[in-house]
Amino acid sequence: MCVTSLRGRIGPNFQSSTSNIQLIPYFCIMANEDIFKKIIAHAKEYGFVFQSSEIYDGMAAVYDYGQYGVELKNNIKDYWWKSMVQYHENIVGLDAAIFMHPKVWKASGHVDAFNDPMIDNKDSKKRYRADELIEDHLAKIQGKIDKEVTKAAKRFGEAFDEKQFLETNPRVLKYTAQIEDIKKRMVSSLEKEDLTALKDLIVELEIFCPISGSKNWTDVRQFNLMFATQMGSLGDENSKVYLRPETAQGIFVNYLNIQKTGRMKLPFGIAQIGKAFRNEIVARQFIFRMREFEQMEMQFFVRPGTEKEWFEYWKDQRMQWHLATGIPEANYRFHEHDKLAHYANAAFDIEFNFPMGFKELEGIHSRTDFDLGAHQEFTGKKIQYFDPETNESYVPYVVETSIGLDRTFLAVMTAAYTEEKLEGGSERTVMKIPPFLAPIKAAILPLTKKDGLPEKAREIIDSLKYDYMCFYEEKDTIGKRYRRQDAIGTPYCITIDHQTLEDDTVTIRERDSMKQDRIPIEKISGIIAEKILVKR
RNA sequence: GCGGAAGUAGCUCAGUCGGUAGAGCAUCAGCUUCCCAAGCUGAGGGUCGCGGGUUCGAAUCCCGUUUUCCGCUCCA
Repeated sequence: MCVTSLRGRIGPNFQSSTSNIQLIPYFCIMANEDIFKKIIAHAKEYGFVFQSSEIYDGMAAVYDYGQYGVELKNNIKDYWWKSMVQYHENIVGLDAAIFMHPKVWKASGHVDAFNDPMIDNKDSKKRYRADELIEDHLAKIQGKIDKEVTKAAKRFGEAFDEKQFLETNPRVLKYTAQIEDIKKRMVSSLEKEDLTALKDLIVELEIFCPISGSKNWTDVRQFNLMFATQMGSLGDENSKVYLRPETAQGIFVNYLNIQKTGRMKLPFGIAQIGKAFRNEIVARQFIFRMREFEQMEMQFFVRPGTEKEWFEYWKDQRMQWHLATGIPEANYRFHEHDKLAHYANAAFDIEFNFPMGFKELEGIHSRTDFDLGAHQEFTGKKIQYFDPETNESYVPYVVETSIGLDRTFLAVMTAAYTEEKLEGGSERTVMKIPPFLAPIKAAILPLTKKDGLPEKAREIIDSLKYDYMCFYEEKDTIGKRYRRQDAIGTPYCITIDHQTLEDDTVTIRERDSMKQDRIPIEKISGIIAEKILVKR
């Protein structure tokens, strides 16, 4: 029946009512770019994500989570933590500090791998990437070749043979040789990380700053993508510490502590949720790439030779974790790395279909013994496991699962965002967030703010709030309040009306179907509990 | 990082030739209605992103800067 006929149906035998409002999703006609903009606007408007320090013009690529954002984020963390730590007796947690000994980053390879060669012009104070300056110079020489071609083409008219011209014209040949030579020298300098040679090349080519026009250059230096700060008050080079660019190293340096104090036997895992920091040159696309972000990582230590099996196991497990949210499978896919990082012997990403296309959400990497081996080497301490089954000592191999919390948040928001046209021409925006992740589980709404309904509603919320995040509101019409709850993804709205005072029943409205049922107050808690169960 | 575009109320936007800042929605208070956003009355809210310059006078013109968006580039 229609909701408008409800009033006439109030009575002792009233069981349930079904809204026959039709839901017609029409977001399919929107361009992806528009959807992304709408999600960002929605996230701000409804208190999920704000730009950092917005009243001071904001900080690029830094974001704050608002009142509903923090709830959703905490729920995602909780889901991950339970799946990894609570449900696995051979996985334990860790919360390592963000500051770590500087040598950690030498051992991990980050000090080297995270660097770009930079050079400053002393007059314009402008900083450039050394290799890009050289590339620009190459483009200029190429421009000269193009000019010669255009000139010759004009001169010879239809008889002009470009290929032959390029191969025979002495001036062009000279330029081509120059390009080849510069390229070769640049690539070899970059490979050897010979910064002096790069500088020499820039000086020799008489490259000038496009802004000041001068050739007054500093030496080429490595510009680190790790954030650095000082520990202690002296501030000299020795007191420099980095904000961790990944959480994994906190696990590796604690491997021995946990293995010994927890009396852990291989295979076992250490899980951690925490912030990491990267000074990205370009950080854009909302919370997809931020300078300060949160990772959920689990390093699984295994006997060498078994890592491929475990790699496959975790690949499968992690995909199951994503699918258990109820987000459709079509949104996910595996992507195999064709170019492996310095530490890995196998690497897959789980990609999600974000508004800007399929992008990395989680990485599953077989890191071999690279990290533990490196720390063993740099510290001179033995990081080995005595395997009672084989009577051997060895450095364990590592299979890593590393997921971006903020990206998961964005994935959930993306999958949830829905615009619907309702019967009668009105529209609603509803966040179909998986109920167990929803910021608010139930909104408690007295139909009017008089006649003792608010008092009754308070009684109900008091009986629920210790178990579920609830929301109370008595302002505005009931329809308006339903829409506001839709917009933040609340799975249930509990409405208290005059009949409630008589027989202790309420209407419970479900978010996605908009269907309403009349139920006794004591059943509310059970219904919510059932709804937010994760079915794995 | 480079190039382009934009920034006016919480949101979407108007603002003419340089002459004291506007609308709709939202918010708040009161009334009314009471199960799917739309009633009435009233109120609050803006250093026009920020800084400088030109001008008697700048939201408007110029320069710088910052943020966002688009493209390129980068992404262990």
